[in-house]
Amino acid sequence: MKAKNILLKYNLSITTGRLNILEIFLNNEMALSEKDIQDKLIGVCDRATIYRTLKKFKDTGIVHPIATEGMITKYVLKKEPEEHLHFKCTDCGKIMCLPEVQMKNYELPSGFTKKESNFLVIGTCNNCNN
Amino acid sequence: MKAKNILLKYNLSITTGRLNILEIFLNNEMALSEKDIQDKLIGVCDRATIYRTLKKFKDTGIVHPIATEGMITKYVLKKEPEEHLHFKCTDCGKIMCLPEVQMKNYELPSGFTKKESNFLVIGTCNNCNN
DNA sequence: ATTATTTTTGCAACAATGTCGCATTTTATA
DNA sequence: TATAAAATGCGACATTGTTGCAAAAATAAT
Repeated sequence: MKAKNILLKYNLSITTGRLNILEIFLNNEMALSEKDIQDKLIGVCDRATIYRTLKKFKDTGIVHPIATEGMITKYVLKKEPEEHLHFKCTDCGKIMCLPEVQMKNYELPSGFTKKESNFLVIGTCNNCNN
Repeated sequence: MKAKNILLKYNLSITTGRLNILEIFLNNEMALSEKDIQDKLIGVCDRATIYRTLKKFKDTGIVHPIATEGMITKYVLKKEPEEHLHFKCTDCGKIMCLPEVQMKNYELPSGFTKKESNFLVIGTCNNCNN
């Protein structure tokens, strides 16, 4: 789907900043931080705009954050199935989704209820394993 | 195990700062951030010391970081089994381990190898579900 | 199409967290 | 007890998160 259509679908106004940022996500398989995007939009988009856009995209459900042990929040476009594994490569540092891996169900202790999950596998990716 | 014995076991020198911090972990079920510990050690321990101690504890394997979507790193004492679920309550905000839940194995796509994993379930905890 | 209204942006500023060098103090070792 | 090694406190700075506000852009109304 094209960037503009995504914004329309989610009822967000069409601005060049948002189109730029969405375009970057569409052309990138990996999870991206605010900084990653900043580096690709130097002089084009203000930091605050990127921050707020990412926040808006998260709230509307266009992207979702990936849980990592680090201090940086990284985002990826939402994809099917909604629940899927994430993978972090200790070699190249990239974080990506593995939507092809079938998720499994966990029985939580009594009293606990699940809303969502964020599973991260850490290791080396197919690209770094050669 | 007592704080001092843990330091001995991991070959770390015995200092009051480390004992204090370890004591906090031993008396606390939840995952703790640098800030959480700071608040409990005002005037006792410098921020840099806490930061470095946490780092050392992580490197030696006394604690491990929990992956969350936020920007803050939270740690818990390592426990058996090594791999276990983490739970984040959207109500009280606490993050804890669920070592009693049996972990399952995932077949990764070819080329990917796993070193470890960091699984976070998000929902409401037994305390907030009443 | 033009104007009015609503949103978004850029800038500036500040808070929280991560990180490190360095002199001083503390711990471990000889 | 003296010496070498390690940890601490302080200060400083980088990065990321976050917000107010006026200017600019986008959407809605005329």
